[in-house]
Amino acid sequence: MSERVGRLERTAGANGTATSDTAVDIAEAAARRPPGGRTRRLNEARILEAAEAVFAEAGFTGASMQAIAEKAGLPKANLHYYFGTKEGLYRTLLSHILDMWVDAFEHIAPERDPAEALAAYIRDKMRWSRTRPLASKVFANEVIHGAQQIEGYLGTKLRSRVEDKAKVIEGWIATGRMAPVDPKHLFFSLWATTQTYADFEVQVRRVLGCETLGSADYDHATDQVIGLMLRGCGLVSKNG
Amino acid sequence: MSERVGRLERTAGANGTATSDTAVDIAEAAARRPPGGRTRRLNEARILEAAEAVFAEAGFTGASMQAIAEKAGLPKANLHYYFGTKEGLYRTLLSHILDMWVDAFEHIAPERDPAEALAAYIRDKMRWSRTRPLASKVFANEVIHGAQQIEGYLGTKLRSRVEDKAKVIEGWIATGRMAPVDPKHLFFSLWATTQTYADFEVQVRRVLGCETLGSADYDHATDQVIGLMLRGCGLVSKNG
DNA sequence: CCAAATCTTGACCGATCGGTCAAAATTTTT
DNA sequence: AAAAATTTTGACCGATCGGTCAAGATTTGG
Repeated sequence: MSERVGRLERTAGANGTATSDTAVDIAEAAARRPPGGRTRRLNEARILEAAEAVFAEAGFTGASMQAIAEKAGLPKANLHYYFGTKEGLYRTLLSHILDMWVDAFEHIAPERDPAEALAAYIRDKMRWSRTRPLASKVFANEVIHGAQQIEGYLGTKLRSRVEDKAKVIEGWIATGRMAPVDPKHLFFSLWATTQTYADFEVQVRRVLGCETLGSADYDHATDQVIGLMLRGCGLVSKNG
Repeated sequence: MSERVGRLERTAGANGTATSDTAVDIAEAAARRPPGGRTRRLNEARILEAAEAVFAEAGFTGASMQAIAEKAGLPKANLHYYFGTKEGLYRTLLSHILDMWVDAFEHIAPERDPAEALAAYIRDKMRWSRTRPLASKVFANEVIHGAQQIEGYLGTKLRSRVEDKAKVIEGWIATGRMAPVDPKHLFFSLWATTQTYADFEVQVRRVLGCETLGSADYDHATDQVIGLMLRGCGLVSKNG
């Protein structure tokens, strides 16, 4: 389900010497990489987890390698050994996040019932907002500030994926199975309404007046979004 | 229409000495402020405009006073003279942005037709996304990273405002004029779908494959959002 | 026209930033 | 066990950060 997505990753040279090229060449990088030692894999995972938290809280420039190192329980120089530069670490993290981002798309398949497919898609995205809010925030922060690191991915991989799924929805519309909406703008609205529960969680909590969003809150929110969107697509005729 | 909203503003002392208190006391501040000289008002406006652009592009920590100063065409020390600290400047900017944020809410009034009121509200928010994308990004960035500067505002002023408008919508539902949706979650979806065209503009452009979003694009997007949301609320029965 | 208030400015400060490096420690391979 | 590759680490570097300050320029008010 998850083919590696962007070609964003940079690989650090074996001795802390970062390969610093602006363009996103790869292929050779995979070859250059030392055979994935067990230690390496373990530490890279620890660092990436810490980086996700710090980048989510503070943004790219606000995050410091020192803070990430402390959260990962390693000396700062160690991060540079594995990821070369702060930007290299950030790009690797983004690459992992983008992988997850597109997976939910698979629900949109021509043979499925539109209402079921869209509901499943929304449920998946809402689950993602609940379980991986930090990843969602890192992604949102990146896009808000210009998406310089993932602009290529947005215009190629994501775009063609959206194009495919838009065709599916146009098929549903052509056979009269749902209201005539612009599929791409439908996706924009679906992304926005589901991710807002992760990215703007503080606002949601403050407006609702609760200290934390429990599973009951998330279930209710999911129901609301599904109801609103399915009705908006002319699916589910009950009520109003 | 616009009463001053958050009580966020800090005022710099007349000689660059910032009044640094963590709590959001005010009242006295207004008195302490020197009589609004014409020079002061002019320069403060220039600085705030530059600050909006830089904070939007780089976030709070990523923005440097030096960069703001250059964009405003003033020496850095000048910014500190007017706003005391970077945080003071940021809070003042946020206060101005919040003022605009709630204004559109006035469309939600009990005597209006639900469909017209919601459409007008969406149109307003979309126009805001188009004309003030930088302000929207500053706000989004603030909330994503914890809303530390405006958490109080979210839990008090905004919350009670939402509470009021939610009552209006509940009234419309009770009289059978629209589908039974949870008003607060409807607002979350309305905010998300409209603001995404400002905050995530790069993503929208890349997915649509166009270099800029012209007025035609925005009009189309507005129509789509209105259609989706009104149908989602059980208003407008045409189609599907 | 003069004194008081306001505004401007370059130089400067300590702290922290991302990144480097070489030497030691450790693990893996032979 | 010896050799090679990999990993760890503290000390260090130049750059930039937010913020300060005092002295001079300018505007304002009586």
